[in-house]
Amino acid sequence: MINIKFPDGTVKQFEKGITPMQIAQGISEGLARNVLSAGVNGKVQDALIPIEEDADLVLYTWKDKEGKATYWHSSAHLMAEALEELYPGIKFGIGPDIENGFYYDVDFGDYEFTKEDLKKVEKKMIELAKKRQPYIRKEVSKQDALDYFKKKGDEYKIELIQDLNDGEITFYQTGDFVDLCRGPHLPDTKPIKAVKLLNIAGAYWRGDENRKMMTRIYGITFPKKGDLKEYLDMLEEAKKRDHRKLGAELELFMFSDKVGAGLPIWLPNGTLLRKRLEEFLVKEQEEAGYVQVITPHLGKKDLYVTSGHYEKYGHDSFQPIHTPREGEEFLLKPMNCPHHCEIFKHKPHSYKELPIRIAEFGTVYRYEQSGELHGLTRVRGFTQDDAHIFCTSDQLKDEFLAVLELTKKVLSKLGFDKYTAQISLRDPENKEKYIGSDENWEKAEQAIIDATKEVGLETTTELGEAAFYGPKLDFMVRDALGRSWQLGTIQVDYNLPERFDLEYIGADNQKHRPVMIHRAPFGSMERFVGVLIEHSEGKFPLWLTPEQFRILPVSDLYLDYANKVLNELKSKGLRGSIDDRTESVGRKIRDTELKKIPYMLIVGEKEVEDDMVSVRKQGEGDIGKMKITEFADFINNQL
RNA sequence: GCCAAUGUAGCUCAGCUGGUAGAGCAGCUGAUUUGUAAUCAGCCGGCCGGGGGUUCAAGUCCCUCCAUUGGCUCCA
Repeated sequence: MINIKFPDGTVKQFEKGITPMQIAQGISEGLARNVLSAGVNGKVQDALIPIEEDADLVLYTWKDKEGKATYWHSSAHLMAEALEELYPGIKFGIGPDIENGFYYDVDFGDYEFTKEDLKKVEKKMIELAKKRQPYIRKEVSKQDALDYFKKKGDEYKIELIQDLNDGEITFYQTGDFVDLCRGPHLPDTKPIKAVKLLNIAGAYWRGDENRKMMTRIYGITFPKKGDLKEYLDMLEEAKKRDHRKLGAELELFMFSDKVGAGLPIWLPNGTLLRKRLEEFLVKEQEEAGYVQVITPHLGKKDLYVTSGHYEKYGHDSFQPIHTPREGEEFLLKPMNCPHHCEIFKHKPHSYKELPIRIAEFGTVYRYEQSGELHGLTRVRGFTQDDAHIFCTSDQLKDEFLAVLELTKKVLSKLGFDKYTAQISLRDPENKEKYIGSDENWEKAEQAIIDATKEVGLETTTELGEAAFYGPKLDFMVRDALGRSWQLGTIQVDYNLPERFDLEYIGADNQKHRPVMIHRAPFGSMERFVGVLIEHSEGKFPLWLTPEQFRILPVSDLYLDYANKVLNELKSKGLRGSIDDRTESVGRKIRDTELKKIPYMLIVGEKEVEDDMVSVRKQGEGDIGKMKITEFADFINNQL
């Protein structure tokens, strides 16, 4: 007998060799039907693998993310089986589960697989799933595994097997489809009831752009047809929040083929929004002891040779600008740090002046690959809410903490509470990719780790994601479709002070090297506004929104009164306009609702008589009559 | 940059196997002076993304460039 401990802490005895599925059946048939996989001592595995010794057991169902992962991974196999049946001779790369569904990388050889094919594959998958095929696990030797795929002619699987250790290799078979896979999988295909293949895309084999481009097929499956419908509806909803769509509708920004790809043009509404954001940040930063500067949009090539950026990024940047005079070369600035280093350098500094915090809304230009461009979130010209802090190494941690607090504060003021912070460290295997001494790197990495702990920030850590000059902390948020974007960033840099030979005079009357922190709470105005649009669905906070109210006169007869209301509200610092078209009230309301203007003030005969306005809130409807000053207070109290 | 798809009026889209472009909304004009999500009528509007080719004839077929979309790679 063995002891099995359940998540609620109870321990029960079972026969040695019992499977999680049998245990589930002992509890209830209903549970057994829903079990997708099992956690045995913290490891997710097939529900059909016998348990041989005392263990902690969790039974995973659709409700658990582990259960979903198993389900989708098995769905990927089902898709591969369907593909193999429909397109014999194709080769397979990898086919994992992902956050929402799964994909499989396939080499179709000469066949051109298109979207038209997806329906057929979906149908085949359903047909196969209905057969209730078991997922059969087989342990195989490395040699047998290699022989199998050599015979099949699948060089991708062979390459994968070569990296595995003998004795750790398992195959899973569904129907006639055999795949190299460590599992876990569902007991059988029966729970897969609804299938949707979402799209196809190219993906390099093993993520290497020098290797073959395979066809990646993305799909998602559900245990109930209703769940699939709900998911597809959710995707539709998310599309409505897309900042590219809303940005056009609300006339915030535009792009022009003639101006160039990835070069956003801010329209009047968007400019109002952005200016307010900048004002907000300037104020916060002034309070935090920053000084504001303005530097040119270009700099001599030599500046970037000094900084090291030219060597690292020069070949795939916008190329140098040549002047009529021989030998003069300028670069559009891809970052502001070298300029700020020169500002620090322009006069000697005492330790008493440090830390010096130099801030700038610095517009920079980076030649992103054409396929990377994406609305406002990935562009070629953008404005960073940048600042560089020059401090002593003793001050580093406190400064880092202060930046963390500032970043958290401004993000929360804008309604971002769901973000993750990622600590990006050096890849310890590839130290030569980075500049700077081991000692400095370790010090900087430790400062970040300590500071995030101290403010209680939840973090993930990624090795090898650091910038070449130092470790960093990035704030990541998701867009409407769940794609993750980096917003704010804080980076420690020991390198530029060295390269620019920056120094300050210490209390010991000796020269010392300052440490530099690069930081941008929003990252860039463009990306931030893009993500903000998606989060707010275009309904911006009152303090930020370009237009807070619109006055809708019932007819032309009340235009004079409307103007009076407008002037009075403007004098109280509110922003708004009058819809003076000769249209029905219903029409004006509809148009104003669609522009997501927070308040509508309807004025007609009754309002003129009482010297009031009828207030309608966007998305909610009529909220009653108010005196004009009352409305002004009502708004101002919400700011 | 790579794989794939797309590009027709300001916007959303129609245009079958090649035969010289169509709707709704927006805009303009007129009528209506309107009370909480679309008043009615008329009119205007297109080098069918750019260039090249095949053809008697190209929005439709081919090539190429540009842009967009979904991924991959990249992201100082």
